[in-house]
Amino acid sequence: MDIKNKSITSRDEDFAQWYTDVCKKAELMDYSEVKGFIIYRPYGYAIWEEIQNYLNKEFKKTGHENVYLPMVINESLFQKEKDHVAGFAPECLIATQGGGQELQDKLIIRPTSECLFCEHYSHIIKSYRDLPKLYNQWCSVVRWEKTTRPFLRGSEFLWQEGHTMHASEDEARQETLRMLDIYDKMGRDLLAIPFVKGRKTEKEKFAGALETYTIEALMHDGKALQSGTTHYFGNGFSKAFGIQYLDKDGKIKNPYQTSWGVSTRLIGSIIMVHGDDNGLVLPPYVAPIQVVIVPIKMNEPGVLSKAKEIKEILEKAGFRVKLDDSDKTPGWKFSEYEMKGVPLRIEVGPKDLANNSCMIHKRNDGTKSKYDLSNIESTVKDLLAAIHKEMYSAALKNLLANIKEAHTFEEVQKIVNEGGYCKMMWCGDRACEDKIKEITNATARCIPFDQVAFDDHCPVCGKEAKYVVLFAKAY
RNA sequence: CGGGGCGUAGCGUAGCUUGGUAUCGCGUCUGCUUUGGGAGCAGAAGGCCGCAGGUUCAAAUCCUGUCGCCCCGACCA
Repeated sequence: MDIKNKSITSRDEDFAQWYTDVCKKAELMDYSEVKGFIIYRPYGYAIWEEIQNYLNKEFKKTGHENVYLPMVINESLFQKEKDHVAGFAPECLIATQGGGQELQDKLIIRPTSECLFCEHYSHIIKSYRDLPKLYNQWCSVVRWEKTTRPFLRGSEFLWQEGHTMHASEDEARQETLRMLDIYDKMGRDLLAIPFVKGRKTEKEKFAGALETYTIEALMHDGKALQSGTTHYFGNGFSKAFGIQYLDKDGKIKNPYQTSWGVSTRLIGSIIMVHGDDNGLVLPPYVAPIQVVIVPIKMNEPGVLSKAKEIKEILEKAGFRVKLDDSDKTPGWKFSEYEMKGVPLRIEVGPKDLANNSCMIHKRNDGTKSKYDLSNIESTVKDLLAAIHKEMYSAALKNLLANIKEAHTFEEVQKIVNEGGYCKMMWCGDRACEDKIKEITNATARCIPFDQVAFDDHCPVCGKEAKYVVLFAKAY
């Protein structure tokens, strides 16, 4: 741990530069010729694939099906739900030409697909027997952002968007919470990130939604990052788009709707929650490479064949393993894979051959110890499990240490300026929310599910408090 | 959209004030020696100096315009 990689700016010196350095040096992405559109390099894309694998299993367990809808929406379709249009219109990219001709109907590159799903659902939902419809789509969307940062905010980003239709309001509301739980579980089991779960305020909720729920993560610099959202729409869109079905009782009804999504922003979350001054630190179960094997003096007899043997044993046991037998020096390889956040490094050299052992280095805490090779599968399994647990605990400890209660407006300002969440009682008025934003630049992250009142007045206006709410500066 | 930087080899840069052969490091390629924390030596390849005009015998350098990128704000996943 005390050996620093000099090509990466330290976190304390300049967190923004550190972030950019890690993105590039760990070969997660590259900039393209067009601002805000990045290239997801193989190592970065592989992290996304692990997230996809995890979520596809969870989605299918809960009865969802993957579909694919077009990337363009014609303008008249997009105009149908007015709150939604007002929210998204300013950041739409619009195609106006095709085949060298001006288009009669302009085509909007989807910023999200509610309209497309609603239009399709209006064709295929006719009877209560057609419900629920539980669809999910993996795709990219485009939003014309003014300020962009790799993974955190791009003009184009990859995501999944679930869109579901239900016969009853109650079932739709449950779906919204069920999917939020799946995201939360992904944090615990895959990303080693503890999220704060809660509901968005009126000001912060999604354009067109009745309720928006969120998972919020706390970055190492004390800023919050909205890492996933689920929305309950009621039947507003289904009325606007004319989605109707004939119910058991013979009456025509509009179904109730949800949508939910997580994006490649999760990669940014992983980087900023776990990373350190030597680069990326990947949680073991989402890491594209879980174990890297570095042979020492690989030209000496037996070394390379032993390294290959270990690779085969571990691959057979289901681990993602890389053997680096390139002619770079061991020191170079150590630095390289630390920068890339590979959880475990196995070193094998001539000294190890005699007693059938190896050295194993843990990326998260920098410790290195000698292990017997005879039961390497279970050793690796246990070490990966331990790393996951340690990383989750460290992140949780940091989260809990950075949620601070405020009773006065002075305390609110002090806490959000220091970084982390300011936990306060709130009257529920938009004016108080706006005032905090105006003075401190912090926003209401969520009204957490965990509602234990600790005061009876709002620190901003002094009126009676209704909710516990978390404010923080956010990405 | 405001403020601040910056465009010279794949990357990072010097040169620009005072016009005159394109600078250095990293990386890349070849060979030998190395290998338990970013190796050493020797050799080699690689440039419309962001783009377009202008001034000049001569422009990376001076003038005008233009395009793009990065960072910080306001807006958003």
